[in-house]
Amino acid sequence: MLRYDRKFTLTKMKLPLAFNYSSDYFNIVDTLECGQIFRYKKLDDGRYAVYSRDKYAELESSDGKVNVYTDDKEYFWHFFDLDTDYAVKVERISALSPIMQKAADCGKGIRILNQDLTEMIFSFIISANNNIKRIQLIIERMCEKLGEDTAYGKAFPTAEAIAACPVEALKQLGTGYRDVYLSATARKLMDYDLDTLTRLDSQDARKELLSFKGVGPKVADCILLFGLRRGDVFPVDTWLKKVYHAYFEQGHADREISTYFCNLFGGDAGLCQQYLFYFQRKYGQNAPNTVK
DNA sequence: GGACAGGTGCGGT
DNA sequence: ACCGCACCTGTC
Repeated sequence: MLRYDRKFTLTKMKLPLAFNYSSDYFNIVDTLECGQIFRYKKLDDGRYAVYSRDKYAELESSDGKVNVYTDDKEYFWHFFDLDTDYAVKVERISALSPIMQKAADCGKGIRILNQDLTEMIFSFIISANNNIKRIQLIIERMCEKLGEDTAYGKAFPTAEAIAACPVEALKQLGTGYRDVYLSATARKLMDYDLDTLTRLDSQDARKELLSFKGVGPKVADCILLFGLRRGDVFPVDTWLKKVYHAYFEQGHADREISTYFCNLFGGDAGLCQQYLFYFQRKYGQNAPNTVK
């Protein structure tokens, strides 16, 4: 009796359409290019591929909807934060000031993703003093070398895999001087319960994260915002400094800028940071999209 | 060719 | 606590 044996299929399985969602407040490019995620790419057919942990999805925009193709509907429904009403947030933030109205209008398609904590820790250690293109390249190489096989490519490496990797091999991925940071933090995570972070408030979790090698104030805030879903933090990088000086105040240290925005925006601080960051990258002085 | 890029660690005040 | 500086690597 003949039986189809999937071991011998050469092409990967076609992804099913898991769900679609109104694109009023869910824009693929806005969400992927606002600095929160590095593991994505535009495919030849125009779709966007998104990787998270050992999961994979493809996205396309069509007829006022975002179509999400994946084998794991529940994971990516949560990943794209689709139970949150962004219309309410955009309206509230837009009412704050003319600049916030512009920024929110520019980034209203952004959704703050529910990403994996460990993945955020290592990704943002790599991001320090680095540019997006190179960050993506390093992460891709790291997944290729240290990640487990999945049906649709490599998974993001576990802390164990990074800890077990010789520092010299980490450097060969292009991590530069961050090699020792990745190694030290990976080894620290071997006997560290990340669940303790979820029980702490943002301030205390931040202090804890600052004890990780390669995690400074900016990276800690990114981990809090993207890995621990703390909306009440405001990561300050070079772009937000430009925003601060252009539209708010002049000449303060980074942490004072962060405190200023946290006091101004409260629980919406993280989302406001994404709107302002994206706005500045898109339209600000020396915006990468406008410089050839 | 130096300045800069989603900064951080470290040593000196 | 608060500076100033070095630092991998790629790009403009």
